Amino acid sequence: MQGAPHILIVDDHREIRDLVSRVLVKDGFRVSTAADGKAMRKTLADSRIDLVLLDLMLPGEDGLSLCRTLRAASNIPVIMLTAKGDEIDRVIGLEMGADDYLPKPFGSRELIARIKAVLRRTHETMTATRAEPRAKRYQFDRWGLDTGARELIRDDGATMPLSTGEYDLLIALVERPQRVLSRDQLLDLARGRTANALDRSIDTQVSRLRKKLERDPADPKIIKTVWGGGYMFTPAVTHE
Amino acid sequence: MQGAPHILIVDDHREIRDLVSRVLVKDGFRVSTAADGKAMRKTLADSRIDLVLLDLMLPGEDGLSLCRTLRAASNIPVIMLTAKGDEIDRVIGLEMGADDYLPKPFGSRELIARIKAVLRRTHETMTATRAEPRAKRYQFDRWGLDTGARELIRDDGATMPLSTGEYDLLIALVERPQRVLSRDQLLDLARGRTANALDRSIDTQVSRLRKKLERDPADPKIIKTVWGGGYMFTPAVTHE
DNA sequence: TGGCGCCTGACACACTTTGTCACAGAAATC
DNA sequence: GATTTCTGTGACAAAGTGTGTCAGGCGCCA
Repeated sequence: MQGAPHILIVDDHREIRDLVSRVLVKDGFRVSTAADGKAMRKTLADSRIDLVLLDLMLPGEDGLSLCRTLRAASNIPVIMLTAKGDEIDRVIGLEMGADDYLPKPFGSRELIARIKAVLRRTHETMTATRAEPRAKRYQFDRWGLDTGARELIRDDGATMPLSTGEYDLLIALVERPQRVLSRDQLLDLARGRTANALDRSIDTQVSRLRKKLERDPADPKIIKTVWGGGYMFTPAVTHE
Repeated sequence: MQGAPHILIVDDHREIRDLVSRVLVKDGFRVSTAADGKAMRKTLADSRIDLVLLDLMLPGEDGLSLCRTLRAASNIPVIMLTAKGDEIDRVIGLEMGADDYLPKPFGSRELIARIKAVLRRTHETMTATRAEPRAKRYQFDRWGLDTGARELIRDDGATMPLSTGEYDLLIALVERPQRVLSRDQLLDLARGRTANALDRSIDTQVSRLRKKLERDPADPKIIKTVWGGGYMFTPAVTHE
């Protein structure tokens, strides 16, 4: 994990989202919020989330089933929040795959302690496993990208050396083609950090990447600029 | 065993993990923790653990069955911890393969004495009998690695001599392909010690290994550098 | 259409991280 | 105990990354 851990709060009450958000931000975490399962999935797809705080009671899909599907698809740690008086037992939450369980109302100190404990626990073991679940191959334009070998290969067989930063940025783009990604999102996805006011590092990295990928870097076809919005990876990507 | 012994504490109570952890760290041990069987297995896969402190009562899989499976797969020594009032007898724990048995509450002096005794005991027998449970053969790129003979053989039949340090580092890498390993992890896995601030020994050793493994050491394909992250062993490894 | 302000591309430069070599102390071997 | 081999440290070179600057492009408004 680079930079501050990124926490996603999933709760249908705005007041709770704002309150918890303030507490976590004050403690140095990066925070995103979602009001329901749909928003949660969107944020998970668009950011590099380190931990999910999930309310048990949600309108539509409830927290338990969300937790289960989340667990099936990834191994992002989950802390379950439940309203006081819920009949649910800690055990049920943990059986659904939650890493911890916290009954409302809870103090901010306790919340933060639990988050740090879960992060510490999963970090020790996850650094390695999550990094590359399994090697994948992507194809786009005249390029092939091998995540196992960390290599970019042109269709004539020549390998194009990529620096770590260029590689990480390219992965972030290739995994989200035909979508506008803001500089914030790219920084989060590729570097795991947030931008400060005058951050131009993504621009520089895009420029370097274009110089290696594009036939004519002055007229980019692969990574297009969305004026005022960010960048978009335009080619069709065939996966695996 | 090189460096300070690395102890893994497996207990579902955070307070106990933290308390025991502090005691052991203060006595010079290196410590990792896990809250359940799943976390335990991951840590065992990612670190070189010398001894496991295992709570008998765990949610999900209980300590006894964990101990049994642990024993089936490796010969890492285990000390069982049981809550006061447990009906279980020392004998049962030992029958499951534990090396010692310690009822809660226990004093820190007693805990440390037992750990040292078990380590001393198993160290003697392990060095005497066999270091490796069984010989394995790995294949990657154009190389074959025989852990029985501690030999690296190129596909044209020539053997490449490796020093002990190079061999240990290579094993650590080969057993975790396509995963980014930090210098800390590699130092732990290959040398059994932790890094101090300006430790560059892994870099040097990687450089030496590349000079022997890579076709072109200046453009490494097998051991790749992850800038700001560590190293990654990229080739597909066929085991045995 | 021209002017203005903001956004982006490109590049140089400072700074951090990594590669490599020489060397000295440690360890192994004889 | 002497010699050889191995390993970690320091030093310097090389590579990677982010910031600042300047030039040019884009949208907006008159």
